Amino acid sequence: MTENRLERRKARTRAALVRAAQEFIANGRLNAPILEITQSADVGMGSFYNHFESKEDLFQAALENALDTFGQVLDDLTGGIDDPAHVFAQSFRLTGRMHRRLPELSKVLLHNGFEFTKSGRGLAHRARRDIDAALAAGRFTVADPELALVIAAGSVLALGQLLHAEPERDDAAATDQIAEDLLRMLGVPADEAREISRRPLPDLDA
Amino acid sequence: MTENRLERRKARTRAALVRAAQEFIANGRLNAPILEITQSADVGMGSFYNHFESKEDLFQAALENALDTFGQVLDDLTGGIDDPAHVFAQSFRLTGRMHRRLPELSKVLLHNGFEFTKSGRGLAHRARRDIDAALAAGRFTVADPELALVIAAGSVLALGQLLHAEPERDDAAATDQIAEDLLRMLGVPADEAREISRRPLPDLDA
DNA sequence: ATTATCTATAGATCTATAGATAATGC
DNA sequence: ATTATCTATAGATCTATAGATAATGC
Repeated sequence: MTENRLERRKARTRAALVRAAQEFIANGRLNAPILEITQSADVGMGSFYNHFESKEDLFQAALENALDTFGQVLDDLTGGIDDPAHVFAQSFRLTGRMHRRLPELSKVLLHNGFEFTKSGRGLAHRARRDIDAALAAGRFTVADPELALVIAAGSVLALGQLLHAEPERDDAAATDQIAEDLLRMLGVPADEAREISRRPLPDLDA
Repeated sequence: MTENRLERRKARTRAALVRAAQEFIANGRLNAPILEITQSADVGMGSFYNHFESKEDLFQAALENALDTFGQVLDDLTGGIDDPAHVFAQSFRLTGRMHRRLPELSKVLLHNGFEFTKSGRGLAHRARRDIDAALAAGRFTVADPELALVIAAGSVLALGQLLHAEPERDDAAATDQIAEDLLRMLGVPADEAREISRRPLPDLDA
């Protein structure tokens, strides 16, 4: 908060546009006219171009913002854990629960498919870091960490698709089952994989 | 070929539009003007509306066509195999190789994310059928076939993303490693999982 | 004679900006 | 005095169709 009031107002306008854009992305309305987006953000049409060069530019910013925000939450909620296999499992289980708890964020990710996995930031980067740590600690024995990341990232996205398509399904049970399957695949003994993926979780509302 | 020449010409025009649309989807150009698509298909603007109500209608048809075509290829190339674990692995390995061999088809799938997994047709439906058969035969022991499908479908899509992002990477090696990991996860013993995922494959060019 | 296609374009829609207004800094 | 925002709109772009042309059926 070192900025002055003018810059804070500017930041608020930008944030309103980003938040509105995330809603449009979540609803798959990627072709919505800029005017509609600015109206939804309660911002004048002309202000749009003070902040973004084009609609694509805005959507890009909206996606990166969503990724950074959720990644930060995950780091906060796994900060005190020593066992890297536990960190990985807990991050996966929290991300699985995110699909229903934060449906807009979830749909932003799903609608952007895998674009985001290659960006150095965000969830993929964090998951890779956790997998590497677990390999170094001898907790995982999988052959190639990058391919392990591919399977984990693909699974968490496809799981989101399933949870939105079948609202009746128990999201925690499905998520934890997949976490257990992945841990086994990564080299954790079956009984331990089951135990780790059933541990109590911190609250996502933090 | 029971149709007359008029209907065959009509079908050709429609097919040209579908093929052009698949190229546009593959290149992420979902907002391209209809005129550009018809020009790329070498078809008059007005003919578009003889076949499709809107651009979305065309893109939907293009996606379903791509899925049906490749699914048919997979069925043909796994037709003679008795062991359902082998069928599953071979389908996965062929699909992984499809990303580089048929990059446009691959990108059509990636750009549409997971929309297609819920449609009853196409790849997801076939994979589910194979998993169920392997469970019934006692070859797989995974807890929930639907969640196994989630992991397999997510993995094959994320793998495609990786193979396009890293053109240097050996696609066959990456695909087969993931196939092996998935087989283990599904309950196949480690040594057998490795052997099944290294067997010779039929040629995708058929 | 019938059907599909093509060319040309009216009207609808959207983008990007000019110029006016409002808020803040100093 | 400066900066951000707002309203209003010119001009660009796109969609959907009308009417003309070409291909096929009978």
